[in-house]
Amino acid sequence: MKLDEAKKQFIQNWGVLGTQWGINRTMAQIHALLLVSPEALSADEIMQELQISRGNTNMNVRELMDWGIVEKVLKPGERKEFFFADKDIWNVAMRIIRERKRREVEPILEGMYQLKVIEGDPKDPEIKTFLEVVNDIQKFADQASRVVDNMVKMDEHWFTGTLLKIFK
Amino acid sequence: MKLDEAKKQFIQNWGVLGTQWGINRTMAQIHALLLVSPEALSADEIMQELQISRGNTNMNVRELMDWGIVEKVLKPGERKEFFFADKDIWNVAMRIIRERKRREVEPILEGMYQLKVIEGDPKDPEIKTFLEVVNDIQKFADQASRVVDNMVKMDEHWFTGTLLKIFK
DNA sequence: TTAAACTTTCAGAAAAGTTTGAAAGTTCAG
DNA sequence: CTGAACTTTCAAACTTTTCTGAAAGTTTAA
Repeated sequence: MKLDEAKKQFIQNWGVLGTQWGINRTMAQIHALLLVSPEALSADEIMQELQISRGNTNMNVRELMDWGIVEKVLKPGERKEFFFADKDIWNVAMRIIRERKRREVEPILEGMYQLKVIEGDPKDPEIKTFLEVVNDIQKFADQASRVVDNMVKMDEHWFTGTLLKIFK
Repeated sequence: MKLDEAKKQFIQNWGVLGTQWGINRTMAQIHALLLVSPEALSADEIMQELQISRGNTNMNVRELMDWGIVEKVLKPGERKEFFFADKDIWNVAMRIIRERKRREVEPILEGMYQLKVIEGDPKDPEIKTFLEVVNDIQKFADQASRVVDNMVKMDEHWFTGTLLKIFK
């Protein structure tokens, strides 16, 4: 297979995966394109390569920078801005996990605290089931949250070495 | 807060969370409704409660059963089918993680093996970067996959006890 | 200043995803 | 069998999300 073809396929696959996990297809594709580019690319190069508009390119590159997985690079003597993706996959994964937790999971779970104060007899099966489920979700989310927070602090080596051994 | 209001809010929140993670809003809402119902509900009750059509109800209930987190219950003397959600949150989470990995992540990663055989000089920066990124993603996904597989086999207690201690 | 080179915004258009509801299919008691 | 009670299917309508491109804004070199 030729490099160009392989790149195209990689970008397509990454786009599909993104879509299925609630991430905009273009954002995932731009990320994939930058991941496999040794050099930083300009907005024009991204537009060209993915056949998308300038506006779309701009919006999604900005979002990728918000997520902290792509950065703006200025080349001396050039007016244009160039974009470069962090190539350390462990780092990228940890950032994505942390951001999604912070943006999407935490607000919902916070809202859940309000649901724990409801009127009525806690022995009523309706109320009992409700309180148990809400509590269990919170407990689970809390534990998962703590594991994520600590994983983010660790480096890939620790993950590969220690954690994989624990899980046999 | 009244139970009914709390339920409504819980169902809404769950729907939003689902949407953000690429899960159909209605599917998440039906799941939420069943989670907080002590008894199994009929299609009619679900339609009524969420104000959705029969077809929509049917499709999404079926999908929830495919995921293994809702089951069909037949009540003696009743013609209707009733639906009941597994209330064990650990169990539910593990099933969701396992299914999403199997359905969405694994096919993409399998496709990635093909991308590793590309023509050209492996010292060319273009080719070098591409191969490194594809390899790193595979390595990472492979490790994560193994951790998930083993977590699925464990019970909640192990997670709460041992893993949380490891992560201080 | 000025104007060329570039980036950003956003209203409307297009695409993607979801829902409906009527019709077809199934099951089962009588 | 029959038909009532129920479930399933799917094309078309609708909703939501994403994308475009022209216009406005910004930066910089001269």
